Amino acid sequence: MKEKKKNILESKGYRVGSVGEFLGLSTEESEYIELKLALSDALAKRRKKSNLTQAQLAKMLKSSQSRIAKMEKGDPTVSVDLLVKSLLAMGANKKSIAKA
Amino acid sequence: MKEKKKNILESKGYRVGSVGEFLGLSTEESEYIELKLALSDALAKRRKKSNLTQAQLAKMLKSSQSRIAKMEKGDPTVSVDLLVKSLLAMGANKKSIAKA
DNA sequence: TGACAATATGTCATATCTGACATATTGTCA
DNA sequence: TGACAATATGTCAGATATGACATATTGTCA
Repeated sequence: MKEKKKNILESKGYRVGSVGEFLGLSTEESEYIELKLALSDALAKRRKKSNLTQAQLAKMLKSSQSRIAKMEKGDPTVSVDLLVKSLLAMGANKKSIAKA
Repeated sequence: MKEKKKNILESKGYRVGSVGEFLGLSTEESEYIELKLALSDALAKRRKKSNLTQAQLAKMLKSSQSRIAKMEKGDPTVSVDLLVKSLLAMGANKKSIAKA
């Protein structure tokens, strides 16, 4: 169960600290990742709702298709900053962001 | 009014885009900054509630006193990531973060 | 099935953030 | 007022994130 989640996260490229190695993730780590994934999902949903492709959205946000894909996948190289800025640029308000 | 706010922000080191130069900040920019300031305040309040100095908190978070000060001041070189990670490390849950 | 659009993954030079340090400013109490 | 603790500001080398590009994979429709 915990192990499974850890494997999923590691498969996504996250390095899981050795302290909580067999006890599972530390709450901070997992909460941080969950928060990012929630923002990722929000971004993907918002884009689909607008019927935009990743390439179109990339142009609007002055980013690139590959980075949009990484954002929506919760890639570890994507910052919360970028996710928040992107959501705001897509017209999200603070309330919708707070739902994460 | 708008002008005043802009000056305050610029005095804090933020570069304000030229597009909305005299119309005021774009909603994205101001919302992003407001969000950061809300997190900053939450961090400062939480630290004070715990009766910790910036130096003590820095040691706990493996950061430095100067960075804590910048976080609490909403310095533009501080990322939302760092603010969120710090809040989580201080025991904040998602709900308390969402109050921003 | 093939052909095309959309999405995902890998890599890299540049840009931005980070902790650390020095130093300045502010606060507080005698 | 002086002396000391706390906080703020400036700088920088090393760390991490970014957009861009190439390429791989997945989806979808005929």
